[in-house]
Amino acid sequence: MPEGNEIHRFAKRHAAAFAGKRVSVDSPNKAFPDADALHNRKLHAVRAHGKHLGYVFGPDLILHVHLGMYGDFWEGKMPLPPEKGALRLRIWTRSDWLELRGATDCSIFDAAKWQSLLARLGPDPLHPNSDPAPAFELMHRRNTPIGQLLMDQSVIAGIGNIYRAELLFRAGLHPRRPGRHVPSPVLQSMWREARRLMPKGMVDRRIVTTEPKDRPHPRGRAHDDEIHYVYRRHGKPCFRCGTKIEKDDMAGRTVYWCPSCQKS
DNA sequence: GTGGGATGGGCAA
DNA sequence: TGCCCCTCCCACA
Repeated sequence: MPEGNEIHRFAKRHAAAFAGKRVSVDSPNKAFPDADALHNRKLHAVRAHGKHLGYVFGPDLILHVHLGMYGDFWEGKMPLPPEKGALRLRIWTRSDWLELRGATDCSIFDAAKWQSLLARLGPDPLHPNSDPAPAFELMHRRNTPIGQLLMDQSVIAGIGNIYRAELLFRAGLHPRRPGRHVPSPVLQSMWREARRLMPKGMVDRRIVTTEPKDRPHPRGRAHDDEIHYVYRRHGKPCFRCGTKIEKDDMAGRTVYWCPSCQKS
């Protein structure tokens, strides 16, 4: 489900509902055996970096959640809804509840493990004070295709397959252009675009990356084919030039681009 | 109803 | 590079 923007949204919402409160925690499907260690403890804060979440119950008691491909949260007001599906984790207070299913990781980190996670992640465009220089430097040194570098969480944290495709389209960059052949101003403008687009990207729990002016029906719920310029639009005409969007495998993930708008 | 693919990443080899 | 994790959605029948 998530790219970095949704992770940050979850962090804010979950902090608003649960931070500063003593919470109940359980794991109905027993897939998170350490639920007992958190039960009846106070949640102090919720942190997000890239696609990682940290629920801070204590210095060495941080619940790390990575949603991966399938993971998802649901939230609501009490009472708890009936148990449904593979329910990995529930957190609740007298007023709010939270459910987690399908996550790649849901485990307790101590301070050292959380720090070493942060140390191997690149700068996160969604952190207002993050410094992109190390990411630019890495990209500028490498022959690796820019499409692969954007997905590398140790280079830049939080961008997934959708934003990769859409940021490259907006930058006019072919995904296979080597990192070292991307001019600095283009890297900088991609970083700026990521900071601008990602926070406003969620509409009806979907990532939307097109500008309203490019969507034929701006007032209604956008049709699936209107919410991205290139992502999952292979074989369809580019909104800008009409050329058919292409797709290909890049290091195990599908990348999409307009062969005429995006130059290698 | 069914089957393939998907916004991710760790790990073995 | 390919497999696993293990869930949801959509195209297609």
